[in-house]
Amino acid sequence: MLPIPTNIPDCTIFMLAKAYQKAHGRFKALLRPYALTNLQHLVLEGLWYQQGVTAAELGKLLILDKATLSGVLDRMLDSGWIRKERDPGDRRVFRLYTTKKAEALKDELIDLRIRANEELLSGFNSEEKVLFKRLLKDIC
Amino acid sequence: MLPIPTNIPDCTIFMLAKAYQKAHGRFKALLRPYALTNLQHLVLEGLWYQQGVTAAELGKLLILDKATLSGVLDRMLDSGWIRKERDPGDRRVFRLYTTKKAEALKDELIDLRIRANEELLSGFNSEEKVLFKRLLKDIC
DNA sequence: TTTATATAGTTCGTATACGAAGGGCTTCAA
DNA sequence: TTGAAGCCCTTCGTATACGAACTATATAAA
Repeated sequence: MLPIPTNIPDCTIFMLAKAYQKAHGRFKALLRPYALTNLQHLVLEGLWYQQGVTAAELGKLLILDKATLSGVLDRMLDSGWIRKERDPGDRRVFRLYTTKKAEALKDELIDLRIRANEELLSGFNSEEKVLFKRLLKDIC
Repeated sequence: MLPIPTNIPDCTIFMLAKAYQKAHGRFKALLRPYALTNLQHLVLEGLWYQQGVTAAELGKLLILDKATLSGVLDRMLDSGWIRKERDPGDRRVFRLYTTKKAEALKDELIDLRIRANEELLSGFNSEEKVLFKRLLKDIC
C-alpha cells in the first residue's frame, strides 16, 4: 500500500493548463468528423462574427499571433474553408471570407461549439457556471 | 463611432484557452532568465516531487503525452537539468533524476512558480481564489 | 519453451505557438 | 518628393502537443 501523497504542490497554473488540455482534447474529438482543428474552427467563428476582416484584425479579435495565424489561414485556404481577397485600397492587406463549404456547415459547427461548452460545464450548477466564466474573464 | 458588438458568442472554452495562454506567457517570461521552458520547469517539479520515476510514470503524474515528453527529456539532458539511468530490473525503462545544476536552483525555481501563481490570482479575493481552484479541479 | 500480448520509449507527421527577421506597401514629415 | 518610420503578412527556428507506427523488452498463456 503506497502512502497517499500529501506534498503535491498547489499550482493553479498547472490546473489551468490541464483544464485547457482536457477541453481542447474533447472539442478536438468532436471536430474530427469535419476535418477541422480547434484553431480552424475558431477562425471560422471569427469570420462568422465579422466577414472581410484582415488577418491582423482577426488576430486581434482571437488573440492569436500573426505568425500562427499565417499558417492556419494557408491550410484553411487549401482545404477550401476560407477565401482571401486583396484589399484594393491597401495592397498590403488581405480580406478574409468564409466559403460556401463553410456556410453550409455553419449552424452545425456553431451548435458543436455550444454542445462542447455545455459538456465542459456539465458538472457545475447554474451559479458555478456563471462564476467560473466570470473568474476566467477576470484572468483574461 | 463603431457600434458596440452585442453578438459575441459565449464560449467558455475560448476563455479557458485565453486564460491559459496568458498564464503560460507570463510564466514563460519569468523563466526566460533560466533558459527553461514552462514544460521543462514542470518536469523539474515532477522530479522534485519524486526522483527516480520512469518517463511513463512522469507522464502520468504530469498528464503529458509520452511522445511530447520524449523530446522534452532529450533537451533537458542536453542542457544538463536531468539525468537518465537504465533500470537494472527492466531494460525497457529509464529512471529520471535531477542534476546538481537543478538542485542548486531548486528553491529559486519553486519560489518562481509560487510567485507566478500569486500573480495569476492577484485580482481575486480569498474566496474567489479557493473557488477558482476548486472549479478548475472539477473540470480536470 | 514458444507464442501472444502488453509495456517503455523513440520517431514521424501534422498542427499549433511565438519571437525575430525580412520584404512589400503606406504614411508622414522634412 | 523622398527618406524614415510603421504596418501587413510571410518565413524561419525552436518547442510543444499528440496520434500512429515501430523497436526492444517483459510477461502471461499454451
